[in-house]
Parts: sequence; structure tokens; C-alpha cells
Amino acid sequence: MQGNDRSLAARAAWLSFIGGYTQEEIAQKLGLSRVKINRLIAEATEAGLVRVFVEGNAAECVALEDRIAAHWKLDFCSVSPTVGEGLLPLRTLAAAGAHYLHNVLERGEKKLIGIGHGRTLDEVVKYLPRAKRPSVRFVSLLGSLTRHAAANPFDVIHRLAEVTGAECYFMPAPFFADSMEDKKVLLGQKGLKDVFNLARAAELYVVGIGEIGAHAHMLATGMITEKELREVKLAGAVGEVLGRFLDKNGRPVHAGLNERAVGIKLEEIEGKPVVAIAGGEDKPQAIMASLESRVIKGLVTDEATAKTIVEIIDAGAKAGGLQKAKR
Amino acid sequence: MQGNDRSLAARAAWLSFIGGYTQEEIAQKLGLSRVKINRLIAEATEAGLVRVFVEGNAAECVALEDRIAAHWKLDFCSVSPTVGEGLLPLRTLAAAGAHYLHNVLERGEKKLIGIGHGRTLDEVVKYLPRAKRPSVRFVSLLGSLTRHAAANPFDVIHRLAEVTGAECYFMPAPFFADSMEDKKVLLGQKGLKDVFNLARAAELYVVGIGEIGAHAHMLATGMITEKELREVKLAGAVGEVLGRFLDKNGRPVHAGLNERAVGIKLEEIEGKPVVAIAGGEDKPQAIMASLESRVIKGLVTDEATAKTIVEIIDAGAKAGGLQKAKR
DNA sequence: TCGATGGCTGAACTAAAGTTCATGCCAGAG
DNA sequence: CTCTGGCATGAACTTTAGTTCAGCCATCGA
Repeated sequence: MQGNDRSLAARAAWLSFIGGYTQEEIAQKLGLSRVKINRLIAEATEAGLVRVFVEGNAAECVALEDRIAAHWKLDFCSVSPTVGEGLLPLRTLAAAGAHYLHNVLERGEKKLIGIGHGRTLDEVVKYLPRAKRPSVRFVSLLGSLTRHAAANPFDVIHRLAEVTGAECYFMPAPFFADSMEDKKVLLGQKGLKDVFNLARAAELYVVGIGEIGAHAHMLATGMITEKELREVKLAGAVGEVLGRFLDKNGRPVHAGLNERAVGIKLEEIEGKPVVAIAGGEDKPQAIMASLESRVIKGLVTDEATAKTIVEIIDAGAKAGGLQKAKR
Repeated sequence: MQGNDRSLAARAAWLSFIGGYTQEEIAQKLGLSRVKINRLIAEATEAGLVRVFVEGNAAECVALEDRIAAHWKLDFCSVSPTVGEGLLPLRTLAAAGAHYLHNVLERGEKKLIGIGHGRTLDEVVKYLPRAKRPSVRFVSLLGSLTRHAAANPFDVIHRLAEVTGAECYFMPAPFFADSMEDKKVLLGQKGLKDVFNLARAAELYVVGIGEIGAHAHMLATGMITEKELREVKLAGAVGEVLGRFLDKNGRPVHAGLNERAVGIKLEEIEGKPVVAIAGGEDKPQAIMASLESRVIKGLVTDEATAKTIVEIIDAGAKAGGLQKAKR
């Protein structure tokens, strides 16, 4: 396209976008056929002559959603404006996550939902509107007890039972077994087997993402020891999903802790709808690792975190290297 | 429309205009009906959340630009297709003016910008994309209050502050002082002096051009009385820039009103970059007068107005006389 | 001179956007 | 508790936009 055509295209585009005329009207005005005008406008748009700005915070969030969803080929991504300041934007994540979950429940398509763990998920459930869901069942995806078999105060499933009135199955086992032998014994128990089968049959998985920095929640709650954390870190872990520690390429690291985790394996749910709810200053690396694993199909996060992630993507793309090659 | 709705609308609009999804797809994505999405996008557009710029320029417009720029030796001239029919082609001027101003801000070279007044400038600012410009300052070039010291609803500077988040200085004085004595008192005030100094230091001046016909905006808004208007008309005025009424040769007319204007004088900004944004059926004479003054160095206008102006130039040239001799 | 090629055109069709209208729901008054 | 008005909703319809395809014309080489 050049010269005369370009000029006409610009005029047609102006009349269409700024003037708000229909293509028919423009055609009459310029003495051309409507099809011609249609093509001119398409050309102008194609050539980047038309620039559109959409205002509003939401607009920026949507831009981030799109970038992230496209980069990891997610089914969806939800980015909400970050409110509050702390490390964990719990308010935002709770509201956004609850909104998502509420919609899922409201739609009523998913009858059996697998649930992960963590502080964020706990908040999400707290935030969930108290509506009775008799036709839905929830199942815990990993051990629900602490190392010492005490009830886990952050066990999400109990709260869910309370809030939704739905049937909830929890895993009567610790988060991590003390040894592989212990784990074998645990897995051999009938009750646990049943829950595992149920977990495998779930139609949707909602999980949290853990990070392994100084604020690692698992450490704070005594789920794992400092020694264990050091071990997985040394093995290259940058994040954790469903009790599995992943390296930056999303592959489980080789470490005893990973083997001793009592819960459904990531391979077992690959390809099924898995949604992660996570965000916070410490989380970008962990989130990216979990997305790299390709197990996660949907992400609910906050704007600040999303922005960081997109910046990292961009930096990687500019470096021309690894990130891109991996695609 | 507020809050949640507005955010949703922005979201829908983004997905539609930037994301390029169909309304059907957006509906699915957001779990709403297509009709709802259609309405949300309409609302977003209505609320001015969507800004469209067209980069290219039609050949005829470019020709007019060249003629006008050459005739008055302007640094630049922008002519955009006239849309709509009314006296004031606000849509076109707003879009074209905002595009110009947006580019200036984007380039970031001008740190202090002087701003005039008028309905057109107001529309321009309304159309400006909401991007934060912390490094730019705007300063009003003339009194910002009405005769009765009420806030001027068309005061552009306040809207600018809102839109850009930049520091904005307004002139705490009426547009026209009631008497020369009053003016002297006003100008003696410290606060006003500071703003005047800032105004003189600006690196770019963006002004409107007023006409003094039946539709004179200043009359409609009660800035001036009919008697005053008659007076300046009698003195030969055909247009107004920054509160100064000019005759057809671009010289301020001798009239009390001109003396009582509270604002920067044209002489003070002569030689600096002064850009006028103006157009409309009533405006050609006023625009030509302001260009004759040699103060204006750039013009943003619409095609119909530009055409009229060029016709007048040509008529003058053919008449062999005055217009040309003056060059 | 002829035919082949390629690009441009607009009629006709398909898809999308926009509008209308009957309906149901909720709030507030009676 | 019931009635009423207002408003939001989505199915059905209309208008507008976008795409396809057969035909046309100009160009170029044989």
C-alpha cells in the first residue's frame, strides 16, 4: 500500500473511527463501493495507522492477563488490581480467587473439585460467599495433617466444608511422610486409597503455589524443617505446587522431600483443568516455574505480580535466548 | 455506571478493541451474555474510556497543510478530515489536538507547557489518553475565574491535572478585570506574579482561538457582556487569542476589554512555539487574524476550515492585492 | 495478435454488532 | 403482604462489517 491508497485509507479510517460513520456512508461520501472502504480501513488498521487506547485500571490488567495467558498457553488468566502493601496481597487474591471459585460453583458444571493448600487458598475460601452447594464434592489433594499428626490450621478443606455444606474428603495423612517406608504404609491404607482415587477423578483442581525464600509458609508452619528446605533449594527448587518442589523449568527436583510428599502427583493431573491462585512479591519465580511445568492451565494473580512476570518474560525475550528457545 | 461496572466495561472494551476478540468470545470469557458485553462496550465508549487515533493523513489534507504552513511560514500545520456537521467540528479537533498533544507529551521534550482556554481545548484534554506525566508541568496562560470569581467550567487546566497527574498551575484571577485599577491590584499579588513568571517560562504554548460572531463562546458563558463584544467589534476585532481581541491584520484592537484581560500578552510569547487548535464554520477569519499576528507557529484544524482559509488566501492572491502585498 | 498471469473489483454471502421488546425481578410504597 | 414502577436481562431481529469468489481488465511475453 502506498501513496494515494494510503491517503485514502487514512481518510476512510478517520471517518470510520473518529467520525463514527458506517462504511456505507463513507462509501457514498467518497464515491466508492462499501467493500472498497472496508478494505481501506482494514489496510489502515493493518498498517498500524489506527491506535486505540482503553482507559482504566482494568484495561491494564487485561493486557497482563493476555500476555501471560498467551505466553504459557493458559486457558485463562485473571489479574486483579493489587491492593494493600504487604508481601502477600491476600485481599486481592482472596477476592479474585473467591470470585473465580464462586463462578465455577454457580455454573455448577464441576461436581468434584480437588483442593490444594496454603494460606492464599485458605483466604480464598474465607472470602467465598456462604452458599450451600449440596451437589458439589471437594477432595483434598495432599496430606492434611502436620508432621505430628495434628490438625493443620491451614487445611482448606475443612473450611470449605463449613462454608459450602458440601461433602469434603480430606487426606488423613501427614503432608510429608517421615520416610519412604512410612509413606508406603500410609498409601497402603484403604481410607487413603479411596481419597486418592477421588482426587484423581476430580474435574477441576485448585491449587496454591509456594515459594521457598525466607518467608516460605511451609517453614513458618513447621511443615518442613530448615534442613529440608536447604536440601531442595540446593537441588535447584524455586517453587512448590502440591507439595512438589520444582526447578525453574518446572521439573520436580531430585530430593528426598519430593519423594516423601503424600499427595497426588503432578503427572497425574496433567492435562486436566488445574487452576493456581497465587501472588505476592516473593512469588513470581515460583509461579513462573509452576507455569513452565505445563500442569497449570489457569492462573489467578494480582497486578503487581503479573507485571513482574511480564517484565521477566520481556527481559528474557530481549535476551533472545533461553525463554524463547524453550517455547 | 460505577465501580465494578466500569471496571467490567473497561475489561470488555480492552478485549474488544485491543485484544481483537469478538463480543461472543468475550461473553464466554467473562461468563456473560453477548448482549451484556455489547452494552458494556457501548458504555465504555460512551464514557470516553476508548480513544482512537489515526496516524496517516489524507492527501487533500496534506495539501491544505502545506498551503497554510507555507503562507504563514508555520512550523507545522495539521489538517484532519472534518466529521460531523455542526458549527464546531469538535470530534475532529479533539482527536487531532489530543493526538498532537499526546505526541508532544510522549516525546517528553517539553517540561513546562502553557495552556489557553476554550471549549475546543477542553475537548482536546477530554480526549487525551490518561497517562501519568509526572515530569511535565502545565500552567494556565490567563485568568481562570469568571467575572464573578466562580470556577470556570471550561477551565482546561483542572482537567489536565486530573488526566495527566502533572503539576498544574492556574491563575487565581478573573478572565477580565472589571477595571484597570482592579487589574493592577491583581497583578500585584504575589501568587499571581509567580504564575505569570511560570507562564513566561513555558517551552510550548497551546491555545484556542475565539471568534466574535453570534456564537462567540465567551458571550455564551458570560465571560464578556454583549456591550463589550460590540465595543471590540467596532474597534475592528475579528478574533481572539489568549483574551486579546485582534483585527484582521492580527493586531490587538484598541479597546478597554483588551487592556483589562488578565493573562500573558501575545508579545511576551512571540517567537516561542505557540500552537493553536481551532476550527469551525465561524472561525476562519479569527484563525487567519491570529496567524497574521505571527505569534502562532503551529495550527491544528479541520479540513473544511482549512479549505475555506485556503480559498480566502487564493481569492486574495487573485485580487492581486492586499493579502499578498502584506507578505 | 493472442493467451496467460496477476491483481483489482464488487455481488453475494457469512459473521458480527447493534437494537428492540417481552419478561422477570427487585425495591419501595401502600 | 401485595401492588406497582423501574430497571436489567437475554431472545429474536435488523443492521453493519467482513469474506469469498467469479469475472474483468491491464500487462507482459510469446
